[in-house]
Amino acid sequence: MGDIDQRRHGCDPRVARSRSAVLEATGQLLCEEGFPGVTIEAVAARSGVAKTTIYRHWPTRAELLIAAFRHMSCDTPCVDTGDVRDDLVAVVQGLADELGSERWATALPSLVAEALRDPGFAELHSAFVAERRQKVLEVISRAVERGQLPADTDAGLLGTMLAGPVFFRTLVTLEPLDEPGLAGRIVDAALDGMRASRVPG
Amino acid sequence: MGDIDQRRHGCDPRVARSRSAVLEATGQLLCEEGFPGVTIEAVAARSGVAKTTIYRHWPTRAELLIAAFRHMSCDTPCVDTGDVRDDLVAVVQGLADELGSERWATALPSLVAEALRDPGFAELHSAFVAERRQKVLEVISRAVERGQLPADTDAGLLGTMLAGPVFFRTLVTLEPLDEPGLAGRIVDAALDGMRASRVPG
DNA sequence: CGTGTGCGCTACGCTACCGTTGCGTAGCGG
DNA sequence: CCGCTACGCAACGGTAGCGTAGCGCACACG
Repeated sequence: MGDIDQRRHGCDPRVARSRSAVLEATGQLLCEEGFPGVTIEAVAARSGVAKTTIYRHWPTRAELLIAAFRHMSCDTPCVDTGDVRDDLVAVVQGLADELGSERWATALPSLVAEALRDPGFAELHSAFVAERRQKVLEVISRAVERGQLPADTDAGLLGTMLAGPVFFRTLVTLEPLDEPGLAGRIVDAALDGMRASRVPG
Repeated sequence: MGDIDQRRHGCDPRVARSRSAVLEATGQLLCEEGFPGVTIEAVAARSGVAKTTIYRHWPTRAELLIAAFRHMSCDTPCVDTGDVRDDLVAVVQGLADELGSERWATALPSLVAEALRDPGFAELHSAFVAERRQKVLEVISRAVERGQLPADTDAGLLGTMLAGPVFFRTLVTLEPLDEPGLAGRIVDAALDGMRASRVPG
């Protein structure tokens, strides 16, 4: 970091070109070969950017990978239709679309595995999770305020019941996520579970 | 495989000793260092077994790793209390205990990541998932037969709603799984979602 | 007690990747 | 147009791990 980025960030077109080419190549390699396939030399070969140049921008392989992950993230705005179910379906569907994309479906498992050992990746991972989790919690809290959900709704549990199945399919069963109506069924099942009256204790 | 195993499997105590020492060391390294940390040389160093001996038993790193994974699996029998909820709680709790163990919690993400690229690991992974999934499906189908669940219950979806949150916590949020009552709450939420009457279409 | 066989050890050549250096060049910005 | 800066290139020594080979030893087995 430092010198180059701070002084000329987005200024010199040569810098911009190198940066984007490298990050793009890194993302590709990450998907195709997985984490161990992302060597500096492989990135250099694919991107057409010299190895030395890569080192000038990212002193560490980890920093490069983290930058690449950030580069492939894109924010989707939060919807507010007024109806809980519609909102949740939209959020869950958005999550499914994102995780179902080849990009994340192949890269996320590597990120998870790495986050268990490297603090830098752990931070990145938790940020990734938190961003997406927050959308769900926002919708839920709105619904509680409107009285569409019980006041004592366990937002954390509901969030888990919604996001869990989506990640489950991505990371565990490796089933496709583009199945029509999937998001709706997950939301229905989770919502009914929350609404049903249960005897406490 | 082949020669040694088929002829003297479990026979010569020297073989048995080497095999178990190597598999144990491999499992340890897998947890501590992750996938890339499992090099033949590292396994040799930790196990005290010579590198050449390791190659004699497992010609490939992949074969060694697969054997190590199989070695750390242990079957838990399926319960049948007569009550859906109790059965499901037991199964979910068992899953949570297993995945929450340091062993699997640290090794599973690596397995998932590897399964995306290597057919051998993909097979191992799907076998792992299928074994655990089958227990859930078994309980569900029993409950349907008894009329404790609707006949048109979507067993696959219910299974996903049950297992999803557990894996979600292990692989994504990295929250602890030993929270008391967690399994019960997940089962309740999922079951109520299945029992609630919904307007189809 | 012998024989066979599994094991340990040392050493080997080989490959891939690391991270750095020096230098010449090209292109951006003033 | 000129100076600065980012880039490309080639080469470097160093490291880690690979997979193999040969040999002597010790232990299991009959």
